[in-house]
Amino acid sequence: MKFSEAEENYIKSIYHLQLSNNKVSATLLAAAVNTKAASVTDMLKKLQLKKLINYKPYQSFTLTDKGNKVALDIIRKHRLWEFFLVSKLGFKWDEVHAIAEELEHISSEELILRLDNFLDNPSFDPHGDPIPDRNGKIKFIPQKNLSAAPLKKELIVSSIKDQSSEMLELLKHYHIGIGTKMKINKRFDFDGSVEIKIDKLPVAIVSEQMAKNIFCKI
Amino acid sequence: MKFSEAEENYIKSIYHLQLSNNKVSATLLAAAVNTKAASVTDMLKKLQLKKLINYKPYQSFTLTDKGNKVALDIIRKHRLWEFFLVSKLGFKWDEVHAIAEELEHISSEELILRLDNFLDNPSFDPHGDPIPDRNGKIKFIPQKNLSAAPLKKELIVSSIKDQSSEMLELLKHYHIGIGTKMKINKRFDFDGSVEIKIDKLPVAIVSEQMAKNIFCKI
DNA sequence: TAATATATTTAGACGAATCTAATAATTATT
DNA sequence: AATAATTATTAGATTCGTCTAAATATATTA
Ligand SMILES: [Mn+2]
Ligand SMILES: [Mn+2]
Ligand SMILES: [Mn+2]
Ligand SMILES: [Mn+2]
Repeated sequence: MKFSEAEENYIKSIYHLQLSNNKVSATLLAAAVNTKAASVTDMLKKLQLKKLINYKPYQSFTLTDKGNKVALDIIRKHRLWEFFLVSKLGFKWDEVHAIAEELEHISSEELILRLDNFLDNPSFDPHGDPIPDRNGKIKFIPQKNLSAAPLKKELIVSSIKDQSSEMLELLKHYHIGIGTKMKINKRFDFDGSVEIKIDKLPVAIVSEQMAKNIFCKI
Repeated sequence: MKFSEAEENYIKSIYHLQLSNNKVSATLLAAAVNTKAASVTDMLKKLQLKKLINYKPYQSFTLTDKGNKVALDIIRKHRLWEFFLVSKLGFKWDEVHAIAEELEHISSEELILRLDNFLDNPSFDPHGDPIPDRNGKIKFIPQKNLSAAPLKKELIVSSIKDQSSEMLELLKHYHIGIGTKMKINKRFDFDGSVEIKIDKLPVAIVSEQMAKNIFCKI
């Protein structure tokens, strides 16, 4: 079954919201797809008709199994394209999101299969997020953010939650990227800030807000 | 200025029709974009408002300079993507058109710049059609079809006009592709058919219809 | 629990792109 | 030049995705 670009964007956003906020509201979804709540309601009815979501008016909604599969398929495409853009075309990891947002809607199955192969079947995108395989299976990595990870242990940055350009700017300033190795020296209770040590760099302190968005393999 | 996918498809089709049929009619255009003449009329008005075509009701229309630039930009994207699909992903030349038809609408300038570079700035797509450079400049090759090319001279197939799957099937059967070397032995006046000789293959006869669609460097 | 605040849905409209059927203009043919 | 055939345009709908404003349901809190 084929879906419109709008439908795909809604589905994908519901998936993401479900992961982080587990209760998905019309208002949250509206913000995610950059539209108004009224438009969301309209779309929810369509998605329900197509059996992509479970939805009763005035109640929060969830993806059906079918909806979940569709979401994973779009996310797979999005992340494979991001990987392509960074690894083959030399884009920086903070430049690829908007382009992948378009590319993810190209419909050819065969294209994605071949792209996946061309890229040597990567498991993680440039932001450290897992790329679902063609069956929607995701390679799960146990990870903890800097507010939860253990002290004095070698950590490897594995993904960044908030991928806004503001966040990515700050990361660049700290010389932090996917794969960066660091140790946590100390956590400060007063403001939740965290002192970290990266290889040859002087110690640095990151805010709690930032720490919560930086995930590491443990 | 950004254009919708529909607008881009119309513009591109007008460009192509202008090249081959030089008088572009609403009916022809309707067939090319797979729609009805009434819809074409509606779109023509929009394109005129955006100064992409010269159009007076009931008269035939042409692209403006601006329209021409837009067309060349889309064609550039289409052909670069086709080149990518064949050279990097291993698609056959008869499998890429439909996919490029979608990819050509991805909007990022930077993406195309980098793709072009990644592909080593190719001048011709897998069907032998020239790829406009970023300024819309096209590398022109003098070529003649098999109904017009000289006899007994070494010819190199440089492009195929009709790129329907039927045509491409037939070409495969004859072992003819871009770059194939051949000589014309004889042309038959009765039906316009042409006897050709390809390197190690036995002589073969192609129909006039086919001959007119196979272009060679001379 | 009743009042208030917040979130969601409906009603009604709009722009884009399409369609069919009817009409009008152009072109070709007697 | 008049008629017939062809082609193009308009009129009126439809579908999709969106909007604002009004109405309604749910959640909060006094
Ligand atoms: Mn998208
Ligand atoms: Mn990503
Ligand atoms: Mn297209
Ligand atoms: Mn081509």
